[in-house]
Amino acid sequence: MSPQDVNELISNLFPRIHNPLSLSQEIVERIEELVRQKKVLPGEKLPTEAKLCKMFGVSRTSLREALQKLNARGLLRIRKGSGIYVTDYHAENVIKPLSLFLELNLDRNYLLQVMEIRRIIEPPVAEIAAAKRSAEDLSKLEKNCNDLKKCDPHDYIRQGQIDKDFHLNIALASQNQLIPIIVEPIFLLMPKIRSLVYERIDNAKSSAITYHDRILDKIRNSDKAGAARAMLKHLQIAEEHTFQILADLPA
Amino acid sequence: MSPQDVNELISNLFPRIHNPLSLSQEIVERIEELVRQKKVLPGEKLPTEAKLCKMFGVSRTSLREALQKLNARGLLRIRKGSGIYVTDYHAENVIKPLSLFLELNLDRNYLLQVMEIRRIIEPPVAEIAAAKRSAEDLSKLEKNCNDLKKCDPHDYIRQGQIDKDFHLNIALASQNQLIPIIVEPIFLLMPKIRSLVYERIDNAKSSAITYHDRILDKIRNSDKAGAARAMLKHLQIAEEHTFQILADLPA
DNA sequence: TTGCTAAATTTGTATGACAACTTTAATATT
DNA sequence: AATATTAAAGTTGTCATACAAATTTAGCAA
Repeated sequence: MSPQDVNELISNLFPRIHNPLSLSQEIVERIEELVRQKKVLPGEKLPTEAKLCKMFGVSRTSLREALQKLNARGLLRIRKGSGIYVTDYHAENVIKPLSLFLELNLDRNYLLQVMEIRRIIEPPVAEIAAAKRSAEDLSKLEKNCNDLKKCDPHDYIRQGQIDKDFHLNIALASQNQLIPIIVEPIFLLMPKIRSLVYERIDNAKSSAITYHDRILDKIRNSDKAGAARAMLKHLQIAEEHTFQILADLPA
Repeated sequence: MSPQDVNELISNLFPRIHNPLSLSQEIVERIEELVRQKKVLPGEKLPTEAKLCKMFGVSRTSLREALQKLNARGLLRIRKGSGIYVTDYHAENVIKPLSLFLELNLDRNYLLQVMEIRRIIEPPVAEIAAAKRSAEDLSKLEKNCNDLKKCDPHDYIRQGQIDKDFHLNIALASQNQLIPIIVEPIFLLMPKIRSLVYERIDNAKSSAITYHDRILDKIRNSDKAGAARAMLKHLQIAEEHTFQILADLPA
């Protein structure tokens, strides 16, 4: 039996006591649990750092690192000179990570997957928007369509942004708060791609104008099936444009 | 002219220099930018804390709080005694916040929105799964269906989990990596609700078994339209069950 | 070359101090 | 009495230093 084997045997009998969590991480999880169980509520003020240190029995260093972690994740807000507050957990805290994920992982393969998701989600969302849109939603969409028409034909970046806003406004018009959370990160990458399309494909803008108008018209008339159809067609054409760009682009 | 007016005038001329960002937050954004621009890549080791302190010209306290924030958000991994490493940005970092968001905000209203999203996404996902599923996907689904049949009829929690896994496996079978990211947080809340349904609605389990089998069958036979139809029907029935529960439940 | 040991390196935690900001309490003014 | 103003107290932000705990590196021995 080799010395290594002996060591292994001993370490199996007496498994190492190692606290896998640092103190600060332990505190993070304790406070997070309080938030999850709603034992502390948004707006509520937590005890001061000094008091929390005493309660947890840790130094201010460890406590602060824990608080900063929770702050970074959007669960706490720390106001200098004032105190530590529980925050509402905003949609922002979901949108930012999803955006970052897409931004860091976006390649040809992911782009295909993004387009597939858009094809799945956006037509039925347009359908719901046609059923539930408010007057305010309509006027926002109308303004957006006008903006696109008026936009300087060479300002490709702006065109990409207006395009993005059109689709986001439809998501908002669905009156389902979860839908924007899911699609907004996807739309955030659109301007980058769309402005390339607008720059290099001649009829891209006129196609977008035509279809945006058509979709808006269906939504205005509460034509649910029509809105879904128009959106799907619009996405299919936009995908073709995107493929043309991709073919030209370097690996 | 009152002293206040004078003060105001002066403060307009010489607007206060106030760094709205704390030092640690400033560092967070600097490092985050390096990651976004891929100037540092996953796996790469950053300089040691001591060196970073010198480079940024801040104390170790401020630097560490920044590193801990980035660690909490999943961009860095810090290994005691070893160093600071850039991580690749896992789907986990998206799924966790979305799950927390749903958990904290879930009420009757949100539940309706969750059901609406499922109705939008899952039928076309089943359709794609029918087209793209691997042999391995099929066997996982088959095992899952058997598990549900064999499951102790009174173990409502387990039934809820098996149910969740069935739907998640279909999402995975779509071969689109973004779909599980979106639906997994939604499915994570299912067991809580489903186990109530299984407990209180007599034919809930038999209905689930019937439809899971039917969906699996369509996916096995690559019957795209059939898979989508079966999934939609399944969801509609499950929704009815959920509504019956909701009617009984206290506000 | 391999395995062990010791030293050096590096992150984790604790403490004390002061700065910067906010809140509260006391004071002065009208 | 009500309202500003000011001062004091309270609270978070940052710095410096020290040591603990884990890992890595280098040196030594078989």
